[in-house]
Amino acid sequence: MVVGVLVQLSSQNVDKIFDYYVPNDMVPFIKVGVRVLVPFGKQTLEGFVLVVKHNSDRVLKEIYSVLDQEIILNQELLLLGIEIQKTTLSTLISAYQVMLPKALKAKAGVSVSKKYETVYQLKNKKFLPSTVAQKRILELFSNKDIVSKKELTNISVSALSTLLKKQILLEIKKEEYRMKYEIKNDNRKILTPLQQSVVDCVLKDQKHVPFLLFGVTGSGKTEVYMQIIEEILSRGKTAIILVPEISLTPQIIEQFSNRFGNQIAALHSALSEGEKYDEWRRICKGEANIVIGARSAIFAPLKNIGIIIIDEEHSDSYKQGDKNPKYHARDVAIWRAKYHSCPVLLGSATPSLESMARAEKGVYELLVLKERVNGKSLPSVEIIDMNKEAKSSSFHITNKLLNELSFCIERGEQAILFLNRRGFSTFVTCKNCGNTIKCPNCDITLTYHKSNRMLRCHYCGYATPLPKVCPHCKEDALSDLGVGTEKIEEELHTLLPDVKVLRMDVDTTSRKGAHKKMIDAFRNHEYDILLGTQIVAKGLDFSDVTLVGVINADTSLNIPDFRSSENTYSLLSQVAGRCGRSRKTGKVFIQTFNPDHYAISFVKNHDYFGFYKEEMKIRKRLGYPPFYFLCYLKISGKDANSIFKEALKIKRSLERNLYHTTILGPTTLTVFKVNNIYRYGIILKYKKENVLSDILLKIQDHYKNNHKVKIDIDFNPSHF
DNA sequence: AGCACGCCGACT
DNA sequence: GTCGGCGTGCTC
Repeated sequence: MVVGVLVQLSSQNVDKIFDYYVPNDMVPFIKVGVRVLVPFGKQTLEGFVLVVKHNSDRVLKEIYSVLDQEIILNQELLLLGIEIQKTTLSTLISAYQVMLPKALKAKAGVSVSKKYETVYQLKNKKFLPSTVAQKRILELFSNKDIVSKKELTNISVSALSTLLKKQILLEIKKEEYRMKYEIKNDNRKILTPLQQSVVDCVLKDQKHVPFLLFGVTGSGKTEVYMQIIEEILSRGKTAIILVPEISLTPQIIEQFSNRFGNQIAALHSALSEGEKYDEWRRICKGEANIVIGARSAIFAPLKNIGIIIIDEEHSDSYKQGDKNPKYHARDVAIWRAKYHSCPVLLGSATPSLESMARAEKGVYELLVLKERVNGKSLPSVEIIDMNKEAKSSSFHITNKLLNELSFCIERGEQAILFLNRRGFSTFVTCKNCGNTIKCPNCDITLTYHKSNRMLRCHYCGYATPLPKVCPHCKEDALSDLGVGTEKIEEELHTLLPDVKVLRMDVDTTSRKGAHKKMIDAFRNHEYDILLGTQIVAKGLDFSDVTLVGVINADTSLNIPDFRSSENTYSLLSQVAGRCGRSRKTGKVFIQTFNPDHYAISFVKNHDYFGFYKEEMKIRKRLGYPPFYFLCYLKISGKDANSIFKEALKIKRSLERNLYHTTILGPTTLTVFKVNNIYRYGIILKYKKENVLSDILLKIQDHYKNNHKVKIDIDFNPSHF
């Protein structure tokens, strides 16, 4: 017997099938889709069996062993991988790897069946490291108290044991527990006639055209999803529901768990790799019928899928942009739905322009929920012009907003304050010479972490203590600028001393369970104001919140990206939707320096279609999606000069071969240098260009052995 | 990704 | 004359 194997090496040079003999004793265990261990040159590698045949025209090596008893990649996923390779121009192996829990990836697989995960806890925070090696270890604890063994890479083992001996660190063997989802009384709601008609529409689907559900905040989309899934399950089928990572909170998992119990499997970033593997196994074995998860959950190995739901479909988190394959979960959903002949439901209060344009063209079927389930109207929105207000005060919270906050709290109600930090960070500037401190490896301003007085690079992870004096002019004039939640919290304490503020951001919620505790505490009125970033914008539902304040609407507007208006409109609408969700009506105040900008003014009247029309005009004029497709080509390497020359060469070759495409660039990326790698970008705009993939493949192929020039291709990039 | 092969510069 | 730089190409 001969097998065709795809080895687990993500390199274009080896992204093809290699043949091996199967020793007779292993033949009974060979199936297409299992993993095998094979000799490969001088190395031993894991690979997937993609082909089984009976002979070969050349002399072959033998496989060493069969790694799985059951198929890891079924027929559907094998086909899907080929589709992803074709549409994203990534390697086939990367397409398969993205479908599986990391525990099954080569190398990580050694300790998969393990029962314990080793973690280290920082016991003595005051300890000063006496060696460089110790310092490097302790730096990993700079923003958390617990670090898992897996995160401790490239560190000195002896330094670690010293720290353990001195009891600076504590080693904990954490038992991995099986996820338990208990059915509880979950106050299943009776649907409004409108909600019911949406459910009926989806369940009666025959055409298998994706549905776009445009439902305003508070229109009860989650209940609609759950009742659709109930019916799908009763038909003996399974369901996938995708939620952006940021709104995949314990709350939503609890809602599903309460109703469906152990039928659900949840895949999200708070799980350890072992736990994710556990959930994945349950899905494989058919123990879970509903998968709820972030982007990659779209690859869940469910059989007999009856519905795929993507909530908050406009979210850019569904597009993988940082590594290959650069796939969009929506495209994968549509492909899988076709394979299973089942409907896709895309839901949002602010659909992406692409999706709404498709709905207008009839490519999607539009369903609308324009009323809130409580019968209340959407909250009134007032825009506060910071050009007038900011001059009269040095605080970030205007008098107007401050007064409303105190009225709200006097009435015994609660408020949410939203700080827009998209693309924004707290950095340190010298008041004397204006110098900002940048990362020595990357071209980016270091972010200041007040809690441990460290400067940290968000691109490469470089960290350094805050220097006493400015490294440039040696003056003692460094100060932190930019607004963080901590600063606003301080301000609130000054302005409203008796008010209890709950600050919620990545720093405060990173610990497991912290998020849920905070939500519960706020719900129980232990706090008056919930202050936070992105994390408070999505999905939260508090009945006593009647006021929402947006401190700075403009930061997301100032990002140099053609989607910045869309993102701002969507973000503000989502935040605004957090209030007035039960009996009481709500008020929203948006502080902005751009009160007349359409991305802000259309929020005032909750006028999605008004915004949509305006933005479509601009997209059309500038030649952006949904009128044109974009493809982003990144050329990077260590030598800025030669990279630029190669980028120019690529541009010329594109110009020679593409006749229906606008080619822009090459230009330096907004962050030109990362980890000492220089990066140039070429933007392609086109409506229809049949040869594009072929041409790009040729370029990719031309550079595949060139270690100095790296080519990166991103179709439909979510941002530049 | 490794690793070997191979063709040009500074050295016991 | 040789050791070793890293560019090129191969791995069933």
